[in-house]
Amino acid sequence: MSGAGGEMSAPRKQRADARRNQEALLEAAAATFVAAGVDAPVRDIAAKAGVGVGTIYRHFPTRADLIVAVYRHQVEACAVAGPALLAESATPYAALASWIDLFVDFLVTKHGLAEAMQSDNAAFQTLHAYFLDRLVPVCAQLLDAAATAGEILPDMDALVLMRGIGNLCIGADSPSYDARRMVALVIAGLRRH
Amino acid sequence: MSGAGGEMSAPRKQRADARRNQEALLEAAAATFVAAGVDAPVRDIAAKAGVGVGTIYRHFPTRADLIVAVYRHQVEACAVAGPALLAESATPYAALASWIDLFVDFLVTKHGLAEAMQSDNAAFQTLHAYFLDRLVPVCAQLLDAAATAGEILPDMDALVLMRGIGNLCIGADSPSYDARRMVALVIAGLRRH
DNA sequence: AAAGATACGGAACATGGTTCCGCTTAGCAA
DNA sequence: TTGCTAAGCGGAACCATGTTCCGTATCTTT
Repeated sequence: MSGAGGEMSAPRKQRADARRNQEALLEAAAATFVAAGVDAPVRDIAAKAGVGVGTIYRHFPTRADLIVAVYRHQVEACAVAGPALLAESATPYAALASWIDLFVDFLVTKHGLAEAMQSDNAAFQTLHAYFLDRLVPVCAQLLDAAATAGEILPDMDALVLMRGIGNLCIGADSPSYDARRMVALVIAGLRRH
Repeated sequence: MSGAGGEMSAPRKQRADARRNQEALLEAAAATFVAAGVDAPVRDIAAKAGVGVGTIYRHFPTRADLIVAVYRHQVEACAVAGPALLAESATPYAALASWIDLFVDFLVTKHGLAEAMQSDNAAFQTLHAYFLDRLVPVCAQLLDAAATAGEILPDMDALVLMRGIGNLCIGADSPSYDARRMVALVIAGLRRH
């Protein structure tokens, strides 16, 4: 959207205080998400950033926008790890398994994120649009490679797989549950048999 | 707890209007759950039943109590189907697969129930206590039989499996997701390989 | 019919998301 | 430096929903 380098032709730049607030908000949100999960009260985040609630909504109209902004780097890292793993792994199936591990690691360490990912609430549209649009193609590439190599069944849809994995990560911090174990079953189930 | 046949010695029976209201609430809740999911507003259910909100809380202190009451019959049916399937199926693994299908059918047809099942909210304690206490042993029996027969890996925890399956059923009504497909992967992954 | 226990209704309170508008202030220009 | 203007801000106000509480109505028993 607002491509880099648009500084010289813009009619007016974003005000300095606005930029400061946006960064303070990102920092506060990151801290609050860690402490209280991604659905921490908006007021708490605003308070921690030292701004009013209106300022949050101005910069991040929906909660999903804020979540995306906070985790964009990590999602990006996960996305680029896909091709890398494919290149360096012994087999495509191994790459797929490693990559899913990465994704699961990401999800289970963000309290409430997996829950938010599956919500069909309109406010989380952005979350779907970004996370899935960015990661599903990567997953699809890995699936395709593994299928071509004959290691897995050929008709697995990447979006379904990603959503399922995301679902399995819900409640991963509960002591009586083991998301990784379930994900391992899924990965095993993919294998051609 | 309050065993049947306590009619003759009880100091005082439940008032007739109370019983009527309780039944009206169950009916209204069932209808509302179908129409608007298991987290429909309390006021809506009360209105449909023609009672005040206080009456809901008196009869069903938490939402989970109401959900359990509405679906008790179906959960019971699922529970008793376990041993039956084990007896009539070709192999324990086939019985396990069929039983999980039954469970998935139950979950995906109850909008929002899978979501509620995994909530760690204190109000859903009753839901965990009843659903899981009732179904996990059945699942454990099936798992044990299949493990003994050497059809599956022996160290799968029934609670983890049930929670995982429940998680996979979240968002099952979305057109871009396929809970059954994911569950099938899990079942396939259980198989000894 | 009277008395007492039981149950009811819904107002009132708590929480959290969202909107809106009067005020502040940064940035620009004279 | 001093205004001027629009971008940006704060937080009160509003809405939706869960939850509690108590004055009142109703049932059951005597």
